Amino acid sequence: MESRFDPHAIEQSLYEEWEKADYFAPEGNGSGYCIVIPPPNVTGSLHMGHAFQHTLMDTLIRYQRMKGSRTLWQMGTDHAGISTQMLVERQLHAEGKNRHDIGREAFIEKVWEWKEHSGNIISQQLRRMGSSLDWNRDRFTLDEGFSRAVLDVFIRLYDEGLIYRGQRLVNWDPQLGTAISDLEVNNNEESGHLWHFRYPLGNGTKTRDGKGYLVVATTRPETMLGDTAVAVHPEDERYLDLVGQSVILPLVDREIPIIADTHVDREFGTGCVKITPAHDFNDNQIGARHELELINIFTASASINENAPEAYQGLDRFEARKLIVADLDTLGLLDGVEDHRLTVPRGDRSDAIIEPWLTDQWYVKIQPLAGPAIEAVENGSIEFVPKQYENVYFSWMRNIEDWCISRQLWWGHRIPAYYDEAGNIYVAHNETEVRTKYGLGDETVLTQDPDVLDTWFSSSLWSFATLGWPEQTEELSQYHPTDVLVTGHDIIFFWVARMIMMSLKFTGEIPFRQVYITGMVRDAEGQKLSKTKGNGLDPLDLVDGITLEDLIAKRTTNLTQPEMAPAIEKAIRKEFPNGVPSYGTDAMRFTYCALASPGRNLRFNLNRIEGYRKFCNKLWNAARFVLMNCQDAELEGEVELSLADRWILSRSHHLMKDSERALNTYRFDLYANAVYEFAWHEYCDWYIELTKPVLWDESVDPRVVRGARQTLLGVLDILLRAAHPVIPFITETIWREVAPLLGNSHPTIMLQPYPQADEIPADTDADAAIAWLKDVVVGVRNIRGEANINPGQAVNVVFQGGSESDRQLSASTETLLKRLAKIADIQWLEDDEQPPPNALALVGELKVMVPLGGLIDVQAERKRLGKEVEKKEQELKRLEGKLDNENFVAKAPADVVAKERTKADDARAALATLNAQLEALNDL
RNA sequence: GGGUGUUUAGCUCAGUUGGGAGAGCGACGGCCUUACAAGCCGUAGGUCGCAGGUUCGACCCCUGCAACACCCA
Repeated sequence: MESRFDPHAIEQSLYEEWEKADYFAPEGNGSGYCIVIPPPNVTGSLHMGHAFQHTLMDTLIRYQRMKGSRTLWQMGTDHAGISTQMLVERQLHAEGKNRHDIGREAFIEKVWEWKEHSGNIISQQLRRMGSSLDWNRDRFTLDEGFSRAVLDVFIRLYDEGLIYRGQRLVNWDPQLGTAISDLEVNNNEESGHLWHFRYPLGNGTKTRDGKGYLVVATTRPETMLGDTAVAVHPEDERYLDLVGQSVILPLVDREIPIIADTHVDREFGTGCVKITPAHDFNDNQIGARHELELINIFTASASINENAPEAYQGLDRFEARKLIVADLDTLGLLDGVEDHRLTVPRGDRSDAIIEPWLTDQWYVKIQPLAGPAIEAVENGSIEFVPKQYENVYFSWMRNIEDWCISRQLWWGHRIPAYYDEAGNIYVAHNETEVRTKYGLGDETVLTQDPDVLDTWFSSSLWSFATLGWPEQTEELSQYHPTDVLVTGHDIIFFWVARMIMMSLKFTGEIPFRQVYITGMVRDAEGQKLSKTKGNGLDPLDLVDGITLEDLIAKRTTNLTQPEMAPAIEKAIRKEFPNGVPSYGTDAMRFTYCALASPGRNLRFNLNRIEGYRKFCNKLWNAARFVLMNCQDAELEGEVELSLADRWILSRSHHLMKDSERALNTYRFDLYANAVYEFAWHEYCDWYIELTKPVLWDESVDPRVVRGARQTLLGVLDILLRAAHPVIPFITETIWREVAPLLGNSHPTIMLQPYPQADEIPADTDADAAIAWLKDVVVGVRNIRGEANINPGQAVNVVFQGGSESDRQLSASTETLLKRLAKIADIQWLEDDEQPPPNALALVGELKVMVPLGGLIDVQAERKRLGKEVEKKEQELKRLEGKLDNENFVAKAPADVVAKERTKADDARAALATLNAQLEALNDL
């Protein structure tokens, strides 16, 4: 083995080997355990958030596989309708074409080509991260079987009256030319203006204060072309007498009524509101109440259509806005303009401002599906971890609105609906089936709906359609409901809720028993990662490293807002002045686990991953030590376990207990910490050091030496297995060297049993003995450290006081003590003997003394002791304060009081000894 | 406006029935001790956001406030 751990030397070939050997496939007769991967967008690439979630999933999967479960991590991707289509359209655009130029069929073919090309990026990334996905069962939302499931679901819902077609206002993305759902709209507060317009009253009517007009305020002047009323509050005395009268809509010259509606906010602006039922969700409801006409003034690309005066037709909405304001100003009808903060709806893909627009769309009637889905969480069938996310789920589900599932795109599942010339709707898998189902003759001309379904509609079937539904496959019966869904809170509505609804509806089962909601990955400043901000990292850049220049190039090309480039570059130069070093996959995975505290976002900080890379190296070198000392040694024969051997076994018992508890409760952070703490601070810092005097002393009983060797190997084996779920590559590599020495010829650690705590003996005697030994060693080391005694310089130590057990422990650990604290000689004094001038450490009642002997400066020792005295005094003061409190003694549990008394007695005794020591030093 | 979460050492974060404030990184001092200088040994550093309350006792439970983040309207 090399003296440094080099992840690149092992990772890729190991993964290939695992995959070739089919270790990722479910195996054995254990109980089923299944996680479905939240399908990544097939044409995208994975970011740090994915890497985080996949690390957690893979950790669970590898853990369960080692526990003997028949484990399936279901792989798959989705087609990501809008974003994929956008991407390919952008490519076409670069060639000076658009999708209509080449036609639907050719366009879709191009998207498939792009999918083939880019799909590899994702699978490569997943492989590099060590994800033990079952690639053989890879699914895609547009593959044949899955598409069949999507159509089946659509048709069944339609036939049951749970899908309907309706004309209503939708969120229209004029840039992409499609409807999108409420969830795909981001409402941001932005600065804009509030324009005040004068609408002249009809028939010479005057307001109470004698004006011939009403003033209405709007943030979107262009919509006035579609106004069909002005509304006031029914109790607003200023306008009471005007209700029922009319105004003349300027520029359009349409007479529109003044109506009264309680929805109007009297305090806002003048209390008069223009009503545009075809272009505003609120106005639409008011319009419905008052049976107002809906006048649509926009084309699909949000320019002004033929329903508006000719002067504005063909203008883009924002050009029209300018012209309308100018024209009203010219007419003396612009009453004023003020700066205004307003909520602007933007499409989450295109970032274009969304227009409420009147179209025919398909909807899922959601109430009947939501009921059982709410109940499943209420009655605990499905559990969210952390629990508080259940409230997020409930609040959305209880106010849920019908789901708009049609998209005016080409890339996706085409809606299986056909229209005759009269516009009647027929729904079935294909035209032939339609004719049979509805008894239509050949004379009826049918055309299929050109639109496709929302990608989330297909994703909502993910838990069961990936397992073969609608076929009643064996996978379905074995793995559904799946065990846990691991995902971020941002898609609880988009996906989690919809999967629950669909799964209950179509399989009668919940899709998963638990939903583990991960935190979101942020950058070192706590900022959300986004392409626009250019602060996202490709996980592979952490694994392989990337130079500063390459990172800048990567983050500043293909920006949606190229003008951001200089700012992004500056930020990168500040955060990563030397680029990103290569850390390897294991270090990255360990970091993600260690940072995965529940309900908390994680700021990705290079310091942490740096630390865990060092951890990997530490583990690597510990293994080197073990192998160097065991490889050519005689391991067979009679064995005697030493105190240290029993102690480290006992510690491994606790390691396994802690690890299992942590993993079973999704405390990946505690799991990582348990592994780290054990490996570094127990196995390396103490146990390996404790074996050295045994291994390197030829006079030691060979049975004891064998005990040490076997324990070194055996506990390393336990540690490697314990850690394998999070750091698969390094553990596999080391294990392959270690296992043969233990007589284990299996080819992989992946399929070894996870160590069980109850199979490893806990040993309280050994725990106590080594705790004592550590106290003595640390006591001597403190003295050495404070006195700046050269580590190479051996010291003598004198023991005095203490109990019989101290004497026994000192005898049984003498060689260990001598080595670990670099002690030349240990001498015991009787209580009445006078010790030489010394530096003192206390271990309980045992005095551990290092004779000054010219090594230690009296002044320095006095200072050190002074600090010890001060600490003890503070402790004693606190304890006595407590014990002097009658209420404490009377009301606190007896065992607590007794404990505090003992502590106080100990502190008093220690203080007396320390003070006596100080005096002795003063006499020098 | 309603809701959720966060606030602990310089930084990133643990703190599991309320009973001695912890880790990693960083800082400082000393060491190339034959697994590891990507290492070893030691040291310093915190009024646990603020103000009340419950309790013998509060980082932990309750109330209010503040700041930050996110969700919904």
